[in-house]
Amino acid sequence: MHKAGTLMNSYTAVGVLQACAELSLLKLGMEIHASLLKYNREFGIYEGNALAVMYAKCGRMGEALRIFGEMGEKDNVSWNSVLSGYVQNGLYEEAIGFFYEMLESGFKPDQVSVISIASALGRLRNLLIGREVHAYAIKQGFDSDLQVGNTVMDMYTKCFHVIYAERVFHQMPAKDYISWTTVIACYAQNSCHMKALEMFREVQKGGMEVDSMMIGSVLQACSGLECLSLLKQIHCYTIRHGLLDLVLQNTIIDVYGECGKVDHAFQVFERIENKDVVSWTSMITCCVHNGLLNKCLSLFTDMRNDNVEPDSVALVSILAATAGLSSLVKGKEIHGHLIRRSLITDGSVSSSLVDMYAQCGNIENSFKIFDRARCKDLVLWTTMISACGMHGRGKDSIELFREMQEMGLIPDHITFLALLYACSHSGLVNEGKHYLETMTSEYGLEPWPEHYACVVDLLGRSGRMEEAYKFIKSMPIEPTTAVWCALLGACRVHLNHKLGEVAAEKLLELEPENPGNYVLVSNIFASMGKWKDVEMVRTRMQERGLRKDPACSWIEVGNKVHAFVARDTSHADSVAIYTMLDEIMQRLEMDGGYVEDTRFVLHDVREEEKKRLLHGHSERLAIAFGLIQTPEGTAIRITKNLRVCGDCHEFTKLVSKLFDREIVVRDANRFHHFRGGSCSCNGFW
DNA sequence: CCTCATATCC
Repeated sequence: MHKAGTLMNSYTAVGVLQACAELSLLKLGMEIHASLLKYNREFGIYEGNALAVMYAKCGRMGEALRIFGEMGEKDNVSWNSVLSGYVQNGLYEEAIGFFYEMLESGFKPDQVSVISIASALGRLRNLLIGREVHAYAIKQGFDSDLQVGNTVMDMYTKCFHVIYAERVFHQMPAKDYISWTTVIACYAQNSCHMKALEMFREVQKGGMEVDSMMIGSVLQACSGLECLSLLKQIHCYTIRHGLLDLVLQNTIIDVYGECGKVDHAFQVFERIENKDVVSWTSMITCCVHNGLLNKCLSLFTDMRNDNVEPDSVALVSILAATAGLSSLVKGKEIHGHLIRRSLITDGSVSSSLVDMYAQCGNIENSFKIFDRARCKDLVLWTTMISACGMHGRGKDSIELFREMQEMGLIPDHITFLALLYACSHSGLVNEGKHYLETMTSEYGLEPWPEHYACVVDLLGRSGRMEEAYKFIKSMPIEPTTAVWCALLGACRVHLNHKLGEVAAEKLLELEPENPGNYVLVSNIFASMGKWKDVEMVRTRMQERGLRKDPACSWIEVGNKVHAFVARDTSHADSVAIYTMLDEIMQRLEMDGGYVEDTRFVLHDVREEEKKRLLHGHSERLAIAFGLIQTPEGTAIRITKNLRVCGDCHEFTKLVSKLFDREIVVRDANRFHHFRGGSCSCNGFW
């Protein structure tokens, strides 16, 4: 129409711009912009607002700001358009800055402004400013507004503050189905599952409107209660009442995933005809949580073949999978995607990149991403602290924690977990004890069982076995399996038989269905030479029909992952690998620095046979393969599913010196950087 | 112009 030269009236232009905003039609929107400039030269407040909204919704915040800046006259809609634009584009910090700008410029934020900023604060989990905004809303009398109430309640929910959210709910003069949905979600997401179900019963009793999102929250509560039958019941209820729309199907995939029912999730997923990004993301996340990491990568390929563009949430899920697989090649590929689509704007993407690089053994890149991140939120700091911990850089973790405090961020439980973990893996005993104390005294955080397990690990790893045992006895909670595992692991390293037996007994008593426990216990008896006890544990395990995961190591060369089990001969280059291993052994013997430590052999066999078994450990095969296949001087990165054995640890040190190679090994617990004959773990492995 | 679903640190 405008191409034909017809003069567009402003009413039409605004209407078309609104449609462009809704449908993300940037090109058409820009044409309208151009023709407005051409025919109207000066446009009024309505056109300006519509243009700003169009640009914001098409992801062009810079352009939206320019329009806003050039507008002579501004009303509340103009300010709010920019504010909500920031929020929709995930630029939450900028939204906060803009909100303060509104206040300073003398413009009084209205209900809509409060709604936008509260939603940003919820996503940032910023309780501090959140309360400030809430107080402002009350002062202005906005708190009686239904939508303000709903949004503020949601903000408190996302900040994990049930009590405030609850209070807002009860004080609201009127409630709609979104209020009820939000309060149910609040209970479901903050471990008050029974309360969530009670609220839903009230909704049903009152004959109120039920939509698919409310059911979604109810389902989350069921999954929190691990009540599969109730979950299935509600699943059927939604089908009967015709509530099963795409959003709910996506939620159901998610909930089944949380309950470990991957098959159920797949059934729902496959029945969806028009799968959207969320469907694919939910299915990928389900696989990540249930350890089906390779399946994640194939789903990602299928998704792209299905012409669904992955958004940042989908890519973050995939990054978690590549991190778990230690696949630096795949991880970098996803990083490339994010760069090309300029999606590295929010903190969560940076966090998962930092985590991915750390878990793939490349902590230097983690630091690069971290340093470049514009706004660093708590999760990003925590991720970096944890990354340093994994790589035995405890001092760096502590330094980061200090910087984070200086920035005014409030650490949460997970931050302290990362910090304690870092201390334990670097032998920083006093520091670790100090932080356990601090988390309660300064931050009022009640330690979780995981924190206590970390401290037991900290004391045990440093050889303070009696102190560790005393600590367990003095804990205000019943020791969990993680606590006994930590003690048992330390007993194995420091060869403490007495406590080892205590821990072993407790462990099998508390969790008789976990095969990993039997392996741990059997290993400790083996290291003591108590072969009868080893036999007894194996029998008990077999009686329960449990099987252990075989030890396995893998290395990524080019675009392929090469996996090895102990004494593996299935690899195509097997002959070359064993020739390489023989050569290494000969050279080590000539040096005279290596003596096999057969205490790490877990079978009752002759001494010579023990040595033979050590030589066939899976990580040695992977290292030999790495030496053959990768260019001289480059780092070799190995991943293995179990903890690295003491003898292989020595062996790898010597190989790193002999071949002048950096060898990075990720075991079940942490990273080891071998260089020039020593390891970054300094013996705290 | 605005609120309720999917993801990141255990």
